Amino acid sequence: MGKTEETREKLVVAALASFRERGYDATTMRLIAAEAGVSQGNAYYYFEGKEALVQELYVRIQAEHRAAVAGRLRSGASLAHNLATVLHTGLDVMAPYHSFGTTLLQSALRTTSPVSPFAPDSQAAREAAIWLMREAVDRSRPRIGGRLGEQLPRLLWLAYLGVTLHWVIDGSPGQQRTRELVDRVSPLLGKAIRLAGTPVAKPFVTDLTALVDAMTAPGRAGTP
Amino acid sequence: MGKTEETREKLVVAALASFRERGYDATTMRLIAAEAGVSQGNAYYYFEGKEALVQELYVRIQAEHRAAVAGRLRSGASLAHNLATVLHTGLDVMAPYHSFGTTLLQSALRTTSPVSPFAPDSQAAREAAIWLMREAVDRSRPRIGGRLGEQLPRLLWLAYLGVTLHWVIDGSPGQQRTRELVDRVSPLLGKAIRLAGTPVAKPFVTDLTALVDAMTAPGRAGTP
DNA sequence: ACCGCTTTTTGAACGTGTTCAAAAAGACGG
DNA sequence: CCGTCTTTTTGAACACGTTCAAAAAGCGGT
Repeated sequence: MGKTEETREKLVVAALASFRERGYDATTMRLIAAEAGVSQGNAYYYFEGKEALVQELYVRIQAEHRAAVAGRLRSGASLAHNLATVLHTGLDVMAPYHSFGTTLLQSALRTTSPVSPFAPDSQAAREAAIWLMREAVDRSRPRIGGRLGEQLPRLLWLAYLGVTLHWVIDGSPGQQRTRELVDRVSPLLGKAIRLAGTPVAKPFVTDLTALVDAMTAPGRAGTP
Repeated sequence: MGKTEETREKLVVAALASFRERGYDATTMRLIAAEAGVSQGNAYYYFEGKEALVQELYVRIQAEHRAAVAGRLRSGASLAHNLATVLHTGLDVMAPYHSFGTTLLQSALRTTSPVSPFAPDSQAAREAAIWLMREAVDRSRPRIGGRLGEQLPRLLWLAYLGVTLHWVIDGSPGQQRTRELVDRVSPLLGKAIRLAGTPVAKPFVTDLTALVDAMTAPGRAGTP
């Protein structure tokens, strides 16, 4: 790692610290550069703009989420339990940045960004998020077979999206309402999966999987 | 309506036209003011900032949606049909602003805004959106009774949210993929409602309604 | 040590959204 | 018509994100 990487890292550290302490708006590019010991213009040599630094924060949070989940997931638990683990872990990782949540989400919505989970071209960021749910599904018992089992991670990713949205707009202390939501939604989804196995639900499940199939065909926008 | 209202309206018209033609970033406050025939500073006497003009666009789109739905909804149709009508009408109304979608959504996410459907204090904007779904439910046959019938509009509003999100990130020509999604999701939700009436689904439905009850208690964030 | 070339760094400049003190216009009673 | 108070309008100013030409630093070959 040369001098170049050092400057880049200094900028990231300064930016992320200021984001956490001061929020997005109060963190000026001049301040970031000053705290990293470089000129304001130099920051633009390493990052395309202020938003690129937000994206850096986004990928680091996501990586931290994956690492934390790997340490907490236990094989053989119920799907409801594993799902709750993944969701709660995500909330733990994001917690220090709650005041920053809106900006983070806005950045993710910008589909031109390479780290946006919705960007049509960059499958990587999206799959990384879905991978977490696949872990939760694969390591839970009883196993879920058939087409539903294949597509379940994608569907649970949508649930994750919903929880994240709720977290962003959750003004309760410590975002406890979102915690509550996770604790209630996880068993509910577990029940739904069991219900999906009954004969009476068969035609519905068939249509649902067909829908997911159709909407995830190549060239699709991100949401399945 | 005095001179004051005229200037305000001129600003709105100029802003909305420029938003449609040039997009958000290329529409500068100086340009809006010039096109309305006032000074740049004067615009801030009528609107708190650029975002307030976006919110104005938002409420007008929502009002147009309500008006258009009232003309298109037919009583006695299936829930799937009425649901598709509401969703397609929404897409029709928003169509001219698709390039603007991201900005619109970002504005809605800012929970401090009085028109945000997620703002904890302003129930009006949220209820207005849910009202549409209540219309679709109430005017469809067969009727849906019980607690599920009461809370269904709120749940369908979540589906509406998802469709809107898909629309924003949908890059297909004319957003035809989102149209397809609506055509597929509406009958699927219809099936789900019928499934919810069967005895085997009873415990799941009970838990679901209890969850919606709990999450919509007073003081809640917007998402049920 | 010098040259030529690339990579990195700088600081001034531009256009933007927004603020604000002051000017202008209006409203109203005497 | 004047004086006073409020409402409206102005244009200069500010801080911000971003751009860019030019300077500085690094680097390999001779």
